[in-house]
Amino acid sequence: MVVTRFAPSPTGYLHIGGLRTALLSYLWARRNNGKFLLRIEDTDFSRNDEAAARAIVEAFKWVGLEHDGEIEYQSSRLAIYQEYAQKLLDEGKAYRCYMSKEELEALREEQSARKERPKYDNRYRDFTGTPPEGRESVIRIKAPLSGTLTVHDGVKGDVVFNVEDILDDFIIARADGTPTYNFVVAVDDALMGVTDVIRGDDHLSNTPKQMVVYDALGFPIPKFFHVPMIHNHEGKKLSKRDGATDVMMYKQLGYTPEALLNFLVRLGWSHGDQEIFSLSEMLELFDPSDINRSASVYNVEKLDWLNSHYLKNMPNEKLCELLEFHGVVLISHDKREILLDAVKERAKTLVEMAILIGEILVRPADYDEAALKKGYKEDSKEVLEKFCAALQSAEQLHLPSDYHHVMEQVVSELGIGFGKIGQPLRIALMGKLSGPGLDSVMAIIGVDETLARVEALLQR
RNA sequence: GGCCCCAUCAUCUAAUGGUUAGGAUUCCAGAUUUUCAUUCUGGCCAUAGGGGUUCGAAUCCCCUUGGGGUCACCA
Repeated sequence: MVVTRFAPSPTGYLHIGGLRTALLSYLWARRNNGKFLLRIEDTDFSRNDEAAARAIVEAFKWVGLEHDGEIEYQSSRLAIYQEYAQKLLDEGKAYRCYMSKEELEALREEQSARKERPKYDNRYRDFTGTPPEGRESVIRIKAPLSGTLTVHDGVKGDVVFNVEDILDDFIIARADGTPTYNFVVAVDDALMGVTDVIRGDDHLSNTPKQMVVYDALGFPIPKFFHVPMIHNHEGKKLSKRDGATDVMMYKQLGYTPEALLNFLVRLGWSHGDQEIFSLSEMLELFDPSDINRSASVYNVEKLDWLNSHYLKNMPNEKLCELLEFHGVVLISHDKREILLDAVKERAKTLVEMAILIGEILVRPADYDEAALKKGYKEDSKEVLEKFCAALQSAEQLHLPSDYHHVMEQVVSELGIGFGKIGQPLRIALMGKLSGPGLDSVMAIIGVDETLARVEALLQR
């Protein structure tokens, strides 16, 4: 069985890059009828992990990802880590080191001065004497001293590290007894039965250390897939400074989960020329071995395009539901089908759509000067009056086509082009020269409101 | 700086060692539209550089250059 996991450290919200690795892990687990687990890496107690977990679950819920089982908190697994650290101690695979922080610091400075790699000098590796009086100790693991270590990565291929270049007897438990990251990750992944680790490639250089832990504890090493980072426009790792990195911000901004996931899955992965992927298509097609090796740049234009695509193809009922979050309540509006059909192809986000709807439903408070200049001419008054008269004598005005018919009538009676009536009417109804088809707008607001708006412009 | 990773249009990407290097987004132009948007059609734009290997290289190898990541009693 394939077991994957998402293991964020609690930063307070779910990062967009985090969502991507979570998505990929999720897809791979689901595709194999496996399990997708969630673990909060909160061994540093100074942070508020409760809130972080809630934020992550909320974001997962919004995009529709579901994790299996209970959320694991590392902060509540301390006894387990201690047990395994003790086991290594007992087996002589780890040892206590009584070196003080100051001594360590001094050693590193010396080494740097000699242009050597800062590295623990193993002074307590085989220490058997009596421990120095009143000294705190950390636990270090015995790492291999020479040779090479190969990470078999499903994305990068075999990555060979020279042990002397990268390893030393690293600390697995601090002086206060709390375990360190590389130790707990390995222990937890092993204990939770994780078979496929899919994570950012910033963790690639941690992997040898974790492999040392796996080996010492006799755990089987999982498959690794180190997926390339998402970069910003400067080509650097995406960070908070780059605008929206909080997943829930995308909800705020009016993006749909479908668009966001579609966007993220296409970063570093593709399937021929296909651009649009439903979740079920992703599930059917995604394989982490197909992930690209190079980093990709995050660009909003494509997200916008995807979002408008999903908006255009969304049933009105669903749109209606989503718009409520943006303050637009249409549930009891009798012309909501016409309204949504009129706006759904014109908005890139739900926020834009909400604005558009407001512009239709609310009588314009003022008129755009430039529009008046361009579209409201000498003869406009007369045309509008004629149009009002025609509207008043017309019967059964319901559909956009009904209104269109009246417009046609007036145009042909006066022997003028559509623009002659369209522009002034548009100003009357919308206050500006852009917007949805006028026939739709009139059908939505109705005859009375149409007449009132035209009247308002004429009385101005 | 050591170690590791990466390199096709501006961006996301495709291309059994043999293609006029394809698609998508952006941008530009035209068509459609009473307007704007949508939609449709078309256009601009790429194999980082240099060496090899090969009949033939975007693709394999080496070097250079450029970019990124990582080097804690953080995660």
